[in-house]
Amino acid sequence: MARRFRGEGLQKVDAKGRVSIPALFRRVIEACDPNWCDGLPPELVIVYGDSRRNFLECYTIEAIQEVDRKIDQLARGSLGRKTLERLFHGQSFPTSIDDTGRLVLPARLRQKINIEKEAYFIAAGDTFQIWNPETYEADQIKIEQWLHEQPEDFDPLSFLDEDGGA
Amino acid sequence: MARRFRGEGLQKVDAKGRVSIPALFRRVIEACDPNWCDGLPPELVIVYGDSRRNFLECYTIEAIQEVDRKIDQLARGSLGRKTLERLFHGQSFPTSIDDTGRLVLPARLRQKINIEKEAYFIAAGDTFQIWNPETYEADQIKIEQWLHEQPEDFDPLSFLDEDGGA
DNA sequence: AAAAATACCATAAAATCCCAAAAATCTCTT
DNA sequence: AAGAGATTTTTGGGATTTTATGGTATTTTT
Repeated sequence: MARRFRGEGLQKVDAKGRVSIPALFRRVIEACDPNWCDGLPPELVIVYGDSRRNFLECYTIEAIQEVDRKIDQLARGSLGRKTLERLFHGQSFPTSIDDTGRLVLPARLRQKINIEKEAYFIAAGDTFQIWNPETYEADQIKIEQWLHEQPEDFDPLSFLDEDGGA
Repeated sequence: MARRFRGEGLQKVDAKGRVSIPALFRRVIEACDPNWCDGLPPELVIVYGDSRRNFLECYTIEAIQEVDRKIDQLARGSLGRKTLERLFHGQSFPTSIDDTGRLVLPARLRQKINIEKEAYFIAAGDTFQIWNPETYEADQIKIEQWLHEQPEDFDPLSFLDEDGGA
């Protein structure tokens, strides 16, 4: 099974757009970069998507290669392929982590998700996301409210028992 | 069937957040870590959940992989998947047991469940939980009160006859 | 030249490692 | 069944390393 990100954390963003990547995330990024070896900067790809997406999604090299392979299998010119190419090839930004464990988020990306002094990192399977902390909190509250509206004995784990989940 | 935790115990927590894992639990953690072999630190994942959850739930590697596999089967972008990713990937902390059998609980996690000098460990199937001792006791009293309110001849074993339980 | 991106250096706090001593448990013999 | 010795477990403290963050200087781009 592919290595997974786990955890979350609030990190400072300085005037130049530098953010420390949580150390645990860094370990995964390194392990999932086939070209990485000690001393080299580990690489990753930030997918920022269209105007509606309000967080950055960060892919390891292995994860993005898997996406690329799947896109390759779609018929050239098909709507699906075109859409995915826009998203993953166009609206994305390949970068790397510097020797102090930081990522530099260009002004354009910071503006897109509206972050200034702080960024919220959260794992999501084989990717991790970067949010404006307030935006994230609002999103999380929505989820928790929804959970609250479920029957008294509802357990999120019950999702796991759903059949195949289309 | 997956190996199961059994037992309970009160453990000291030192100023650095170190806690000895009850030895019996350690055996299970080791046996359920596919990568573990003598000398290596056995790994596990602590799921601490959202703001309302007041205990830590500790998964063996095998147990968490089973959860991950099920999450993989849910449709990308579905609410169920998003909720579970937040819980199991975001609100969790991968860690390992040091060579003296201790776990280090970072300050953030200790604050979350409000423990200082002591932690209460209790088995729960293929996971175990870590509680603030008073919180646990209060929870236990609630369960016992409920049992008390049941008819004279009520036997908890009768739960076992319920159908599948979604 | 101005702005942006990159490289280099520095430091406090936090996490990790290493060694060691109590305390508890087990084993084996008497 | 008791006790001596060995082993495992629990606990404590100090030294070391890593992490997160800040600043300054240098290079590159526009």
